[in-house]
Formats: sequence, structure tokens, C-alpha cells
Amino acid sequence: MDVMKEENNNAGGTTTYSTSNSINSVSLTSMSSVIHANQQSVIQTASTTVQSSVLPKSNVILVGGKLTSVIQTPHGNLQPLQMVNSKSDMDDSLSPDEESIKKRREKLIRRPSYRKILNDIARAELGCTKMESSGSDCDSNIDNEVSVSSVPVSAHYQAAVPSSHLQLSSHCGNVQSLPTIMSNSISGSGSIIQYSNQEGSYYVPNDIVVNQNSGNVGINNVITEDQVKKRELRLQKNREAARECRRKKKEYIKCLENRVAVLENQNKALIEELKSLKELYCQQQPE
DNA sequence: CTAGATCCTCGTCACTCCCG
DNA sequence: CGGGAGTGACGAGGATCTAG
Repeated sequence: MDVMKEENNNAGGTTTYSTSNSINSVSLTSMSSVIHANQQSVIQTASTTVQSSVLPKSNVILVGGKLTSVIQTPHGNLQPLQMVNSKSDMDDSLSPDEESIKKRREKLIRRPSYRKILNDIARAELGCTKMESSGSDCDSNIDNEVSVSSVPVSAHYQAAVPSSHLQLSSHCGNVQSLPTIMSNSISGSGSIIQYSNQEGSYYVPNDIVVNQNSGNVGINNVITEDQVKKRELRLQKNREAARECRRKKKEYIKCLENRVAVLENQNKALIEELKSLKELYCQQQPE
């Protein structure tokens, strides 16, 4: 079984997916298209040759380092595959700032969501099962993988534990409940204030102040309790969304791995078949 | 055994896409 | 057009591995 691995290149910020077997690493973030797992996609590398002609709906991705490489979508239209040649494609005559912005923009070119991809898979599976009951490529493994996405999120996960709340003790003795504010980018004044209660000490950015007269908690006196609640809700939803997204990503990668395995087996079988037919043909040919 | 390296998972932010 | 959903990027922290 191939091991597909996500490598996070911190310096370049690009994420590459690679298998230990036949697929050279392809920078997915640099592509506006994605390998659709629902189709019989074949990845052809410079070193290894995978024959695609035997596949009826074969999508061929040529990664031979040529800029003319294409991705053929199920609908027949061709999309150019951008090859990222480490640096040479990036650096024009841009200032460092512009360049970093440009790089960031390029990184943010989105590929289809996993939900979309898996929906496509589901649809293709339906079409596939209609088309061919023998289903060489519609193996049950992949069907199982796809079906998971229809399960509600709540069925998979326990309710997320809400972020802890800071208990701020004010001089008047009343205790405020303030959600933990965590941010990598504490800007503004930048200083941090320490609060303490019976359970220990807490550090809060200076921007966050407690208005002791009104009892309201606010950033520069404008954060209302409503806003705090909204933020809590948003964070909780995003937390769950991130979990779900990661689950789908894993599912998608598994799906691709299954497909690679299926295609490798098919390829082997076809090579064997070709060999035996050749032998048969040679025997029947009178010299 | 331990320090450093590497991997893995999670939460959050920032951004894009899509729908009402 | 606003807001929610989805997802890449990033950093933190724990787990595991490995050389000394």
C-alpha cells in the first residue's frame, strides 16, 4: 500500500502530497485543478510510465516537467497544469513587499472543496454503477469511503468543549466572565496585563479592559458581551469546521490511495494479458 | 537517560466561495 | 451584499524516534 504523505514546507509555505511509489511530488497549491478521484485518473511521471490508453475515461496528468502538460477533466475540457519550478517562475521585477503579496495571492488560489470532490465522486459512482455493473474501478472500498460524508457532523464528534472562561476579579468584588482570547497577532500596544483569581493567574492583552463602572468588558471600551458571545460561537463553529475539513481531507487521501492501488493492479493485469496475447500471437505466426 | 529532531493533531486566523 | 461554510497556513504542544 502506498503511503501518501503531506509535507509542510515551512519556508515556501507550499504543501505537497507525494507517494512513496510512483507519483512524484506535485504542488497541489499551485494548481487550479485537482486530481478528481472519481475518474480513472492516471498520473504519469517522468520516471515511471503508467499506461492510460486502456482506460475508457482516462484523465491523464503528465508531470514530465513540461509546461504543456494538461489535466483532462471529466467533461473533456483541458486545463493547463502549472509547474512550479522552485523559484524561477516567481521572481519578476517586484519589490519584496509586492512579491510577498503576490506569493500569498498565488497560494490562495483555491482548489475545489473536499465536499465538492466527494460529491462528484458520489455522483460519478452512481453513474459508474449504472454504466458498468462489473465496475472495475468502482470498488466497494471507495464506495464506503464516500458514503461517510453523508453522516451528520454531530454523529462523529462529541460536543466541543467551549473555551475556558477567565474569571476577572475587579476591585468592587463582582466577578466577570471573559472568554480566553488567544491570538498569534497581538498588535496595538502589545503589553499584557496579569489578572489573578483563586485558581491562578491569567494574562490578558492590554487592549482588553474592564470597565468597572458599568461592569462591561471591552476592547477599547467597545466590546460588548454580545460580541464576545458571537466570537465564542464563531470560534467553536470554526473549530468543528476545521475538524470536519481534516476528516474529509483524510478521507479524500484514502480514496486516492485506494485508487492508486486499484490502478496499479489493473495495470499489472493488463501488462500480463498483453504479454500472454503477444506470446499467443507469436506462436500462431508461421515462420 | 536525555536533548534534539521529527511527526501529528488541534485551534485559530485569514481568506475565498457560495447562497439567500 | 452579508454571512456562513470550507480550507490553507501557521503556531503550539504532545508523542515518538534517535543519536550520544
